Amino acid sequence: MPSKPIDRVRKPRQQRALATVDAILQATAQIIRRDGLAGLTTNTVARVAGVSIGTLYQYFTDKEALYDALFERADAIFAERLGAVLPTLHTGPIDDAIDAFLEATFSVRREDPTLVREVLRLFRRGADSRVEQIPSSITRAVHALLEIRKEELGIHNVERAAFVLLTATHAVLINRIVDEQFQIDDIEDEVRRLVFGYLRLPTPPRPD
Amino acid sequence: MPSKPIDRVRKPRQQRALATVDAILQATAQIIRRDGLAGLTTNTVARVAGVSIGTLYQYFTDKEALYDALFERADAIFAERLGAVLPTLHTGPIDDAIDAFLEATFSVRREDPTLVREVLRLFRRGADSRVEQIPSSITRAVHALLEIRKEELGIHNVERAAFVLLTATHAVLINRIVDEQFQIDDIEDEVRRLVFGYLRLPTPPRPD
DNA sequence: CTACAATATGAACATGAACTCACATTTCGA
DNA sequence: TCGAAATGTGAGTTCATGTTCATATTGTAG
Repeated sequence: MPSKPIDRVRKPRQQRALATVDAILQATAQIIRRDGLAGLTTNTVARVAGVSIGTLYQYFTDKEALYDALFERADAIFAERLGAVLPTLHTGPIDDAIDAFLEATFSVRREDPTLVREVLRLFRRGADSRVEQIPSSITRAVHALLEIRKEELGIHNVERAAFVLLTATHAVLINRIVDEQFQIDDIEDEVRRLVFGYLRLPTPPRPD
Repeated sequence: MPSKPIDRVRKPRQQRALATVDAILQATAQIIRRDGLAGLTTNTVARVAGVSIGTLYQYFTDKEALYDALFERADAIFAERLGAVLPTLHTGPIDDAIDAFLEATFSVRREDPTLVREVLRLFRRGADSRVEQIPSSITRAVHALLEIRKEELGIHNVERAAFVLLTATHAVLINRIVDEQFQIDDIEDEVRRLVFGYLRLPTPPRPD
């Protein structure tokens, strides 16, 4: 059973249609990157993608479906990158585990920071029927790390520690994108200090 | 020279008008509190305030002027609360200074957290011609504290440290409002741990 | 080659929200 | 009391944007 059963949307079967869908998603990403979510309108997406508005609605039920697609892609990237690190966390020095984690986070963010910021903002939705949260894959990964090492780290409440670490880390990284007076490298160093400080560990020299 | 010279807006002279303006602002706050900024429409504000839409536009140039008023009020409260603490920071143990600061921050946030969150979000604006920042009064106060004690705290870059501390602290406080699985008290404790940890100080027992 | 399915089009429609304006009502000083 | 200033009204205008649909074009199987 597909997740969206009663869909009036068309599924691309020909190469041409696949290219169209890709163009639409590219345009969506580009617009979000440039103007943020506020600047995203379906008509603009269609124009930038070089297709008609009608075509857009052949493949996406509504505007939300547009950035939902970006969601899933972003979350998948996070999951993959962090998942690759996870197996190495069970053994070895705790510093290395944390650093591996942070490096994975940094690397994802460095690639397309503005888009990532906007997509992450989407995850945080306020008020009615909406949930404010950081993507499930990241949350799960951090939970896993803390759970494995909680005695060693002196953590009593894994949920809370994960919440604090994730929220603080991502907020600092996200906000620096706008506040461009700071260099990425410097901010990443600060995040390391913040994380290791919170965990009451000496901040190791930067790897790599 | 007033800050908004060419204003077609009316200034309330009679008691009746003052009450009207107040009702409008109350309604604005209430709606933001309940539905967030997205749910704020001028027509709704007028209806909730019990005045006509025309009346609203007698006293406010546009929608933005509505929440600008809330801005200034919120910023004034922050400034007052933090300003009261500032003079005590020059002397005495550094822990007390930081704690006084944190308590001031917490107290403001406890009063009307949802409204504060939404108002703070307004301060953070993305993209073109917009600036993402934390209210000037708070930023100034933190700068002041760090500047005074920077040798003692081993801080090299005051700007950066202030940025990290403010961003992280407020992000954790703001996000917990939605993620209601956590108690305010617990989250405040975590923020203290985060701040003292970042500054490489032992977290003192909670005051009061 | 032909017929049918897949794909593409964009004018038109529907909605909602910011804002205006010509007019009505209330207040208050002279 | 009376008139002008202050205040209040809400239907209507304007505009932007999400979405639909009748129709046209293109691809492909037989």
